[in-house]
Amino acid sequence: MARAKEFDIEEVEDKALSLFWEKGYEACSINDLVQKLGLSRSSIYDTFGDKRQLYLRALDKYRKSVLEKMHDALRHTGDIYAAFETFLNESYDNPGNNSEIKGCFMVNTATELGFADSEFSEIVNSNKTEIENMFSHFIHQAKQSGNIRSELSDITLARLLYNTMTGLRVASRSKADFAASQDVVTATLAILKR
Amino acid sequence: MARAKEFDIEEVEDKALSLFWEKGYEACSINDLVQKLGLSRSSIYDTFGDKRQLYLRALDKYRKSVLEKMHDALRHTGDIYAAFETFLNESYDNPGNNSEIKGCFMVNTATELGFADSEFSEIVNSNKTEIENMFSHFIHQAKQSGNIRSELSDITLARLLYNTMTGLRVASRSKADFAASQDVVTATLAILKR
DNA sequence: ATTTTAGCGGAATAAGCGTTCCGAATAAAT
DNA sequence: ATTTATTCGGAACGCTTATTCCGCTAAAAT
Repeated sequence: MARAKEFDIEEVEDKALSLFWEKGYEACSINDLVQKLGLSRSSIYDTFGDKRQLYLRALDKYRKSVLEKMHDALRHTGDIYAAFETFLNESYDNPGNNSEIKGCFMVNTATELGFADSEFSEIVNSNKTEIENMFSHFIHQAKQSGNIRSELSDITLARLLYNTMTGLRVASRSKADFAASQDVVTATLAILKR
Repeated sequence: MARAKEFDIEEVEDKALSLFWEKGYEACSINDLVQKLGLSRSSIYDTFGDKRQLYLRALDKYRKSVLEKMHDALRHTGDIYAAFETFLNESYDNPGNNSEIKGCFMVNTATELGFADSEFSEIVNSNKTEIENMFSHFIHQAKQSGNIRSELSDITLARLLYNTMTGLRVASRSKADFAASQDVVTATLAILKR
């Protein structure tokens, strides 16, 4: 029988995600990946097919990880308002969180690849809808418990939150002054309270 | 004396802007530019230096054009609320406007180049601040005339608007369903009214 | 009409790109 | 110990990249 893989595929995917996230698709060369992943060219191609497929895998990992993290946070907290506060604050780089300053991989994908490549735009859009629906679901609950008391509909609030987060993530990608983002978060949270 | 330029530099810059906007920086090759601009390689390099400088020129044209357009709209209308409504509706692709579906060149630049190249992040950020301040100025006026009556401060509202527009532009870049964007716009405008 | 200057197009360059291929190494199963 | 299957690293491939160079052309000024 053949030998087993010498590397942990999950680990390698995480490294690829990190590099694609940092550099973007076009600006990230296979050489960059060889260095970062610690794998040879041939191993990368044997394992993942090609650059595009590796990127798609990384994107899928990111998507699942963010979705799961948000879902868990919303499910396990009694204070959904506080959960949204956390999401918003994690959408930009303030001195409080463990700043990554890399923006959002999904947003970066949307703007770099979403226009020319419909496979990517579909992923981005279905992710958007899924998160908005998830938000809407928990907002519905929160309204009944009085934790959120906006006049706006559940789905509208959800879309407003998602869109606000997207804006903040663009700002963080270009290292915008965090005070302005802070301000946006505070104002957005106020909207949830009435 | 030497002959005069055979092409209109402004026109060529507009074409470069259009192509960079569509494809992004990395994915747009000099060959693409040669075809689109109708100039030879050497003429491009003689006139603009290199790809990066041409991109910077295009970005500057875009920046000035958007800024001026917004400033004019805000200055010449009696109904500033309506002007913001127009800005928001132009930030995404709905059946109403003359859909470009290319997103926003400044947002695309922010996410593709803003992280790795500080010259670009500085341009993006100063543009952001300039527009926010401009918004804030006209919001101040509109509050006195009663056209806008939010409890939020001028600059906070300005930042909120800018951030919302950014989010919508990302959505439009990846061809998101326009109904969700419509919803976000309606809700955002409602916030301006109270 | 001649000179001067610079635009122009196309060929040339060198480096980098994504991808493929191949022989050596390796480890599990027989 | 031998077989088998697959990883691995590095060389090689063909193509594209950004950029430069050069001879030809064209137009303004003398």
